[in-house]
Amino acid sequence: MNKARSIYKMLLKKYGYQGWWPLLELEEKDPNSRGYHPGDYGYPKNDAQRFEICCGAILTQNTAWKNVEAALRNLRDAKALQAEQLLRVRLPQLRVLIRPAGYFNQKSAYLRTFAAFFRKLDERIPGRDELLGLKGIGPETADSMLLYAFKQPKFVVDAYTKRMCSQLGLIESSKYDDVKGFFERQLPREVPLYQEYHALIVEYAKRNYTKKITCPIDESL
DNA sequence: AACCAGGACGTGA
DNA sequence: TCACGTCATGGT
Repeated sequence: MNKARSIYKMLLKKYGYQGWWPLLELEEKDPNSRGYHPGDYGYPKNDAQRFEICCGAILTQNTAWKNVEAALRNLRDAKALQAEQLLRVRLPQLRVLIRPAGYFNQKSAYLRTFAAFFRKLDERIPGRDELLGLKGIGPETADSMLLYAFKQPKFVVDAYTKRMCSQLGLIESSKYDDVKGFFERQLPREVPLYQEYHALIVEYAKRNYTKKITCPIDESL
């Protein structure tokens, strides 16, 4: 078994299924779930949920998820959490709605750009390069959208992933595409696997790398 | 009360 | 290509 698989196995045993990506609707149905849906890969179930995930992907750039949730709730309560509707909101108002997520000047513009793109999609699955062409969507955001909203087997690499790889000495390069390739070459192209793996890395990193502290290598990995 | 969080962009070397 | 400054709120 290769390293990518064995690490996944250990992380899964340690933390269990994560059930990403969180959705507002699920959090309210069961606050205890915090929006996650472990074991159920049937999400998103509709266009609105797809759009919500994409907005979350943009809003969470370098931002704590809790702040993103507040912004998403504001959007939904203002009936602006669907592409068509979001485009009707005036820019100053949009800034106010997403304020808790920070960077509201940039992100408000990013959301508009993306909403226009999303509306035009009309059920079609966007290509990675198309997404990267939009202002405000870099490699991680594009892969997050593709993996969690459009269910395409794209491995998501974030700062935590690079940090873990570097700490465990898995790969020399920390360039996005190199790290992404490292995992994609070793794993079967399965969406649930990619989804869980990224979420597990985040969970692992939150427990080991926070507060300026890098814990010693977890030997169980 | 600094420091950080599920990054991306613009700029200058 | 690549390092670096910038963007902003809320929690610790």
